[in-house]
Amino acid sequence: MARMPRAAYATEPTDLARALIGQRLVRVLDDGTRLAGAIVETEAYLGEPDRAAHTFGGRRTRRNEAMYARAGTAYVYFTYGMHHCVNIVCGEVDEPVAVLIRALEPTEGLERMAAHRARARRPRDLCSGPGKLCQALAIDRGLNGIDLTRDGRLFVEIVGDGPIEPGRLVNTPRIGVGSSGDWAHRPLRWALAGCEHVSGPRRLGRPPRAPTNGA
DNA sequence: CCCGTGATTTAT
DNA sequence: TAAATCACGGGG
Repeated sequence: MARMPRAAYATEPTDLARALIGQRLVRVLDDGTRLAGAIVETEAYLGEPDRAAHTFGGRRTRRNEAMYARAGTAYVYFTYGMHHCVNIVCGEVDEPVAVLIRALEPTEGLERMAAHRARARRPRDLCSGPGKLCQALAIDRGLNGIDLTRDGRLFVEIVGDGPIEPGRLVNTPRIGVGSSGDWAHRPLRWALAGCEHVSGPRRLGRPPRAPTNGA
């Protein structure tokens, strides 16, 4: 199974955010257990000019240092005293841009994921949010700064041959960035239309239209 | 709707 | 040093 190469990450965050939808995020645990899911929701963070980004204004701190590394680096941070979120760094070296992975449709190792997430009652509760998917896949700061093109513990596998059709995506403002002025409204989130594994209260877009009889 | 939870950032 | 913030999730 082909792993996503460096060149695929070395692009603009808006392009990577779309290109990642439908690809497979894979986590291999220390005991060899393989956990995986299809990426169904992403957000682009545009770096220095982006008020909602951790690197807004060129801020460079111990926490966000990985965002300044080369494309294909993982940026994992801890927030709200209990949650982790995982991003994939893209763009050029020293251009602190990244894509946040917000939701997966779990495909491998669901039983193990459920053990990591005691409160999840159904498959759609396992990975339908950035904190949930990190808990399900056991992603924490131990993976911050790793190279997703080389590391055996976390990587993206290419599914299919080409990007998903634009018509299957919905594009909305980002979640949870309310106090970022103008940047709060910019449509920098993408999700698979009608997918029940997407985060948030509402299902976005419509499922691919099922044929109904016209009467 | 509100609140836990604690690292990180920002203001004194 | 102290206060505010926080790319969230769970339970009413």
